[in-house]
Amino acid sequence: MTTTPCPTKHHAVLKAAARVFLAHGYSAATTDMIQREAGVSKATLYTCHPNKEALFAAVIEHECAEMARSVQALTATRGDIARTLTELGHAYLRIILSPVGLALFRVVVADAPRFPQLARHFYLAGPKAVGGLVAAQLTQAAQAGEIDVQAVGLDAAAGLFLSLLRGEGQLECLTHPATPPSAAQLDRWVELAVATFLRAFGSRA
Amino acid sequence: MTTTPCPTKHHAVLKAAARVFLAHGYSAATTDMIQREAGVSKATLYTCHPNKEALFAAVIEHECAEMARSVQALTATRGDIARTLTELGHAYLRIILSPVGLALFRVVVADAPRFPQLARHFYLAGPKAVGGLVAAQLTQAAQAGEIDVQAVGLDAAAGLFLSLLRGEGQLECLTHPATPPSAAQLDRWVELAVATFLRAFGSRA
DNA sequence: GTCTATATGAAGATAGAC
DNA sequence: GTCTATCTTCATATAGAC
Repeated sequence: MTTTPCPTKHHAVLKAAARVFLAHGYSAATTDMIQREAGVSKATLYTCHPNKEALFAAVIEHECAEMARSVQALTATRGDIARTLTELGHAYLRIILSPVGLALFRVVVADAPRFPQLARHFYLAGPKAVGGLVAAQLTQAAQAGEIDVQAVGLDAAAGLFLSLLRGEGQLECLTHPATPPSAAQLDRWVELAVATFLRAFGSRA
Repeated sequence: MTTTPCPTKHHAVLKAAARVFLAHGYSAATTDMIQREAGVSKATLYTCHPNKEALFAAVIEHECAEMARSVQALTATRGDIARTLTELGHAYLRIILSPVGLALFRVVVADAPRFPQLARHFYLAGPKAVGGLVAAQLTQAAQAGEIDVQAVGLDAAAGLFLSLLRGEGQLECLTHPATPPSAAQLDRWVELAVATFLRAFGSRA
């Protein structure tokens, strides 16, 4: 080896690139912005990443990994299914309606035609992974007799719950930037989703 | 007046601009592409629209108006609520999961931070308008005793139905471009949404 | 109003010194 | 490995002839 790269600058580049790409998307973001925001020169930027596309891919992969970490950390306290879904729902909504969560969705979806593999990665790291967690919880609840999802199946039921959860909130946040939802609004969305899901699939008492 | 603009070229510009902007988004689209695709010169393009931003706004407004027209045309045959929701759902999914519907969503959401008023316009012309239609149908169904949505209210119930309807399908289509859903898949999404909604809010028989 | 030709600036990427 | 300076390409927008 000749000389070793500077880890602190390398890190600064990725952090700056994340901010710029998430804020502006792939095309509107410029390497100049990233370079300036990272406090490094253009040459340094191109030392670690061959070009703008590769840097973008690195950023999105990293953000997806972060999201996957957050999702894996979603730990549901054992209790009745209503409480479990409420906790899971609240935590998941906090993730996807956060500034970073919304920006990531925006950018991934916007550039999906150009970077389809990144979009699929996002899908797997986020929605799909959460679906698995929810399905696992529903399995236990079904065994405990709390719910009955035989009519649609476990995976479909998990997907329906997540659709109820995301639905309004994500759409409104995406189309009304600069108007973050209140905590009360968040609570209401979760409550509506849980209540509706249990009305549909909860066992009659 | 001096000379009148050529309506056919003006129209060609808007059509070309729509194709280019919907395919690439605001930033990645170039006026060169639009000019070439419309078969006119740059000067002609700038005669009708002061700049790229204005042209983009005109395109999105027009597409929103088109979508609003499609939505207003959604006419539900009178029948039981299950059939009504199925028809409405199928028609609405066909709109938002069509190539143009998906592209419009992509672009509007992607550029919402830069064009917030266009995003709000989209929200009103699409999801909000459909919500109104659904709420109207639910009102009649509630009066007929077919459903009971007192627990959440009419508007919330309409929103929940649309969330169930969009949920999986829109997310999958957005993150898996070039993989359009089959007709069977579409039917299944509608069926799942209607069945789940009625399990939650249908009157017990 | 429409075209060809062009001004002007900025973007992505590299050369060469240290 | 990092920086400054620069090359090349291409984008938005306009000038001037018809």
